[in-house]
Amino acid sequence: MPRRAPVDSAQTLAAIGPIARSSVVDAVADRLRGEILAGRLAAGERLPSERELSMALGVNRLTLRASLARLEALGLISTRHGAGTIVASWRERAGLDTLATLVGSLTPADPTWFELVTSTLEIRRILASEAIALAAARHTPADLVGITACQQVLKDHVQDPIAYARADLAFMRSVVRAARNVGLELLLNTFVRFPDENPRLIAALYDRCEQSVAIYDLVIGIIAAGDADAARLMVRRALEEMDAQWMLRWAPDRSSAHDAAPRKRPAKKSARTVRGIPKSPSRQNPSKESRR
Amino acid sequence: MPRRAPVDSAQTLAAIGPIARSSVVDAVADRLRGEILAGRLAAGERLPSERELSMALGVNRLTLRASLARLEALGLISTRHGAGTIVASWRERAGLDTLATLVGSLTPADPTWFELVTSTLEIRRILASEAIALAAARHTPADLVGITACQQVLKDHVQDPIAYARADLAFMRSVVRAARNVGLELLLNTFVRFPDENPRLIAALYDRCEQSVAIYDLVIGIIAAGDADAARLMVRRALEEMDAQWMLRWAPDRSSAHDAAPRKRPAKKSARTVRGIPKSPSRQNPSKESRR
DNA sequence: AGTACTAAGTGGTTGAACCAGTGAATGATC
DNA sequence: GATCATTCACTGGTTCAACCACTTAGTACT
Repeated sequence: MPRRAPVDSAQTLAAIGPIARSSVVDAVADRLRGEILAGRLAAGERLPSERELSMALGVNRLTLRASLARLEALGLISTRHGAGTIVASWRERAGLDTLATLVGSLTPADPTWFELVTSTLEIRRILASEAIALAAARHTPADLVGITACQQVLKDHVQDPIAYARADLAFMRSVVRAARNVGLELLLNTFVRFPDENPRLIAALYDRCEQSVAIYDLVIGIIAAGDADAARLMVRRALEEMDAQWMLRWAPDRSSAHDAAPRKRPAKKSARTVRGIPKSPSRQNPSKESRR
Repeated sequence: MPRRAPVDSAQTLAAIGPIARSSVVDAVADRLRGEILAGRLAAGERLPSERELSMALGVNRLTLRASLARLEALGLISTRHGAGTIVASWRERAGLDTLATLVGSLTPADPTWFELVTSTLEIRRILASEAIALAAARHTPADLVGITACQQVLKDHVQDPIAYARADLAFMRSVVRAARNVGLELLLNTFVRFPDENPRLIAALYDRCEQSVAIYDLVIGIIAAGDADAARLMVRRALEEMDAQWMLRWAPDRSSAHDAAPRKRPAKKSARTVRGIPKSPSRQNPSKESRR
């Protein structure tokens, strides 16, 4: 039974424009997620009823429900049968994946963007140095072979930041596998989503990747050496140096555009320059806009 | 079509037993999640179509879809319009939250239980030591006040492991807040779910909590001192010692029950005893049971 | 004042139907 | 025989209207 009228040529051109529509439930979920993460829907606040909300958004109630199911799985809302749906405090409920979403929902121009990226880099430093240290302690010869193979792939992608990031993450995956800790593997998965969900950030982070190719030889050497404590320390220092350079280039220009040379500033100090995340996001709009 | 006859007094007593029925979508999601995490639904395998599966499970297709939406949000499956739904490799897709689910789906008798708990403890050590180190570097006087307050609460709950665990997590929350890193806050949220989802494990982990009360004074002192590197090292050592003792008591008895005294075994070594998680779990049941 | 009940509103579940992609079998074409 | 476009029986995605089940607040009763 033919279900769709055969494409009759007249409509084709007219339909070229708005390809961007993925699934409705995605769109609705993204929209609500954005409202929550931006603080326009404050924690504790009660959402309109599903019937109202679905009508306001112009989608079916069941579609809305599918979106809400996702948000609940992410820890952004919580629903109670008979009562209602309330916005959860994502700072106290959501998982690390939300960090990626948060960063992705902002632009470098946003004042909190730099703070979020700094936090993300800090987490990466912690996990990477720890994974390498554990890999040093627990790796087998087979692990070293796998890690070295990943390094080769990596060198082929110094041109494209996104491809390079993917290769970097594949490298880290092989390292984490050698670290013999499922939790670290799962944590890595959060970062693996970055190139897909957040290509702009990745492009900004890896724009000087050709400079860091050398570090992988160092890492492999450290792992092969087998001294966990030394590995942890060295990797930490190296990454702090790397991230500090990045931060110098991307920090919001407080003092116009000067400092281009100072590259040796101690990493610990530069980490301190970014702190103080606003306790409660803006929250001025009462979130009453009924868009249709 | 009414699905259950209105409660007409005769049935009431008979229906007293199975109160435990929460929502259907929860039950279905838990069921499928269990099948996936246990490996009975292997990664890459294709699920039956929604129509078949919903019929087999005895639920409406939309209900099934709600469950599938959750699993997709967790990274356990991936669906493609027109193609089908395939089981994702949770090791390469799921987030840290899955670790809690994994641990909770096993019993201490299971051979991999101890490995998973060891991994979890290792992650906790990493994050805790790092959070305390950053808190030492970045805390304000107000932070110290909050942290100390949490410590007071903690001392009141040495009786009940679950309550103690909650207080411990509240303490860590105040520390993480002082660390000024959103990512660490979000990571902590994963651990906050443990007491609710996994009371048995918590009971096993905190069964000697009264011995560790003293450590909090130490932590506060370290943070107040403000030396990040020293803090990181001290906390790491202290936690390794603590966890090592726990592991000695709960390790699967390879060599019967002897070694009760050896308490100084370097943590690195004892951590090495758990490694090598089976690549591909059993996979015997075709998961065809049609429950109703 | 306190209790029990009622009713309105909420999320949860269902059935049937239809929309919209996918991919392999089909068949014409070269 | 190989290649290509078409077809069509699948898959998941969305909608509709209705009902179930729970919560809450208000009301009437004691």
